Amino acid sequence: MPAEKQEMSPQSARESATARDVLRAAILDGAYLPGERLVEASLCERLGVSRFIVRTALQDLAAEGLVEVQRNKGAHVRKISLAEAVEITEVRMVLEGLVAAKAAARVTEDQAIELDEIGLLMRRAVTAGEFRRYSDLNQRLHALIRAIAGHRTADTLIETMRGQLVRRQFALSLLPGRPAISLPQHERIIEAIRARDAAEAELAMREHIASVIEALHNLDEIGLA
Amino acid sequence: MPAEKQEMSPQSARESATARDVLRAAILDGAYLPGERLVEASLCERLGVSRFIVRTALQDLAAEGLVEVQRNKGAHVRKISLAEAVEITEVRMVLEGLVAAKAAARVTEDQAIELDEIGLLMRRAVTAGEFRRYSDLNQRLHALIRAIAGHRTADTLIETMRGQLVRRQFALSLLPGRPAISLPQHERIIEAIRARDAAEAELAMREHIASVIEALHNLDEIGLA
DNA sequence: GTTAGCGAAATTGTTGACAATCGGCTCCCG
DNA sequence: CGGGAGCCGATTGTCAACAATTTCGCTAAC
Repeated sequence: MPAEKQEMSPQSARESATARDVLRAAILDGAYLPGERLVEASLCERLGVSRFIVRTALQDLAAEGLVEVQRNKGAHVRKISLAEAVEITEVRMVLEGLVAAKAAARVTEDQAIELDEIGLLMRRAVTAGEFRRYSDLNQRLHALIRAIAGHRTADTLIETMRGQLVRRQFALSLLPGRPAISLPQHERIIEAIRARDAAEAELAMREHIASVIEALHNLDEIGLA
Repeated sequence: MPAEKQEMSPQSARESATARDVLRAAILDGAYLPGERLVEASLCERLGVSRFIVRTALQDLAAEGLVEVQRNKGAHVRKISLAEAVEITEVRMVLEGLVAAKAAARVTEDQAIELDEIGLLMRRAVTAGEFRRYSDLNQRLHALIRAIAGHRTADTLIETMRGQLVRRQFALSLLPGRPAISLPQHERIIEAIRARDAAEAELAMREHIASVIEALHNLDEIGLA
């Protein structure tokens, strides 16, 4: 939804949007750690914009759940506990389940082919041990399913939930043995959508994300949380 | 989550919070109709606060999905189409399903009794034809289930979805024959949670809200959308 | 040595003024 | 008579200064 207006507008029109995007990217990149205070004046200097712009950016990111603002106390990067990460993923589980079911009901022949292609690339990436590539394909697959479903409300929420967990999710994809577990799950989801079996698609997606929740717990035990 | 800080603080500290609440109440009451423009200057006068306060209130309500703001074009009350209302309710369906399952897994004996009490009151309200009362109990039941589940993430989202549809939801409860349909559904949900049957609780909740979606379509055909 | 109280620095909240933008209107030209 | 260029009022976006609040170090008393 945040369209990429670049053009050559008198720059004042862009700043608030880009400041938000730059700050979001910085947080997701780990330039600001969870719990770290976000002092407005510092951000002004860092981003080269006025305090007003910084404030609106912070409010926007607060709405996305990336930062938390306390009255008269300022903003800080939201720190997400394991319990919260699990809750967020549970929500994502049922939402993506809904979306998978919708996708199965609406998928076209072209889209089915596209799904298959991603599935094939995934399998290749796993056998080749290209985990980074597999992670990208994973994201592409989920995005495609959401596009097929055409469910704006669920799509927006899923994207918000995902944003809150990108750091963790990344660590997750590096867990050894994880691709071997998730690849057949992904293939099952693709198969169900191609067969236009909504119930099976939802079930497959939910079991897939349920196993992600399991992996989250494991990640915590190892101490990489 | 929006705690009720009243105290006797020098009022400036409260205004932004209450302005938001007043404006939200006004929108939900229908004082501002869907699609109606919300001109900042007018709201300043109407609410007796500065433009800065009005702006933050508008941004907050935009995050809740009650108003929409377009750059340089101002804010207006969000107009929710039937299709969007269905999407929102579908999301609510899977989220409340999740919450019902969690509630079934965590319910205590005292809470089970409380559920039963509400169920009894509901049945009485329906037989007595007290629809307004039944509507209140309906809300109380769903709130209690969410409280039992203790799932903050889902709870917040459900509340947001509900806020976007209160107007419609109200019209829905006045549909003749609607209580007769939903009462047994509610009783089935209560029964499942009391039996600590998570799968059945989720299924019952989903079928209940699925029938709400059906009713939404009927409402549209009648023209009360 | 510890803690309560005080005060200054740091930080956020708010205001009013100014700049940029939008929407509609008129008026001119074809 | 139709259409578009340009102007004007209305409205929103932004800024820099000011007010309120919090935080933290310091002092002093116990």
